[in-house]
Amino acid sequence: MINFDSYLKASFTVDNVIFGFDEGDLKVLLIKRAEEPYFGYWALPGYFVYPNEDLETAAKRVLYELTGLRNVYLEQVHTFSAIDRHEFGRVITVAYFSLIKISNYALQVSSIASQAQWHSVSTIGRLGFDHNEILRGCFHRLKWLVRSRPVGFELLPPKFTLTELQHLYEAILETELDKRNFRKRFFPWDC
Amino acid sequence: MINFDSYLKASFTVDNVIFGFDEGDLKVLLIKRAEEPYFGYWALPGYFVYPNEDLETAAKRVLYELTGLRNVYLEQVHTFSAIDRHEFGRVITVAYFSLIKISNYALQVSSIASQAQWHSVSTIGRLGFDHNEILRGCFHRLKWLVRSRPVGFELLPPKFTLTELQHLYEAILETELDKRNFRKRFFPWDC
DNA sequence: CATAATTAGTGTAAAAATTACACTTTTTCT
DNA sequence: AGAAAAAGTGTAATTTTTACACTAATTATG
Repeated sequence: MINFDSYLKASFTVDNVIFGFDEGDLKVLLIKRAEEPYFGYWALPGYFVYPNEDLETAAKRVLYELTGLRNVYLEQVHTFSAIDRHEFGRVITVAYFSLIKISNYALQVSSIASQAQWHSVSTIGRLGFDHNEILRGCFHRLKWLVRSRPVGFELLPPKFTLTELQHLYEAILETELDKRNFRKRFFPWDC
Repeated sequence: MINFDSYLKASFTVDNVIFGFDEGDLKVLLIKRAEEPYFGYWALPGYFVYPNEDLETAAKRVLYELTGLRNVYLEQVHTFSAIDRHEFGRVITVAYFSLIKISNYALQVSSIASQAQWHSVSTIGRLGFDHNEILRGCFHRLKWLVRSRPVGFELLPPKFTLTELQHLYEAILETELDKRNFRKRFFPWDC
């Protein structure tokens, strides 16, 4: 029988890349770290996984504690495992990304973060850990996702205009879109 | 400072879904388990990650020990973390998938497996652990991959005919393709 | 409530990409 | 030499994509 102790036992965490949309800008929710390492840096909200949780449960828990939201869109993206990515020990992290409506809730005071803020993805500075890389990966996934299925309902309020939806798509794809062709794509039946 | 011991420390494994193509059939390389759990079952080749490795290094090591091949296409697909997926303890596994040329080498006698065999993906039975689910996920990824970029050079011998390539694509996509249109897709310039 | 700002609504032509479809020649293998 | 496998070749119909500009209606604001 295998002796598990002779192999790597690592701590593992989940990190959430939470996208929102507001003021015509695609945003991501960051927390300000209040402890070492990377004290004072902005970073992705994440936490250790508990023994009785699977990864998705942990990612949902982090999201809930930070935003009070449940039942939101959540998707595993990639697992990051560089040996030195956490200076206090071997920590492997699984990145999830999530899409939520900014206007829908107020950020919670939580154990995860004393300070949480929305940042435009276009103006993000140096984040803690390897979180810039994780964010890049998730942004890339979002770009791909938006091409393969509609993504408006997750990021916009219950009622939104077509123009808002177009602005969202333009923010995600970092490009300009033609209004009439955009309509055609969403309502191909009456064109 | 965080006390890591109060959180879950899990063992990590990688599992490789290694696709090959032979006799007009898409195949996957399986090993026969020689120990508990799932003694005697076919399963994906995988192993524990060592403390000085990141995940990709571990996946490459497993692939090398089993096949003797290096520098092959390898891609992380998904991380599986169900609490009870390994009955001897908490083990999280990261699935990688890989594409190799079957004809190119002989399977190695290795520490990983006493018995390794190619199986047609269309006739796979019950595998050990949650490996059927992992295989499904990787097959799905392969289908997507083949639509977004050419995949022939990884799976076919150095020289291959267009017809062979078409048969490969038909096996992956589980559909029939038109020969002339298939040519057009690969050589759009001289049509 | 008057005005301004935002959003809805509408058509077409050109270009590009996709699909369906069958037979002959050349090469390779035995 | 013969058989089997692969290469090679064209076109018409359909569908999809793209580029492009103005008016009417609604909503928000002072």
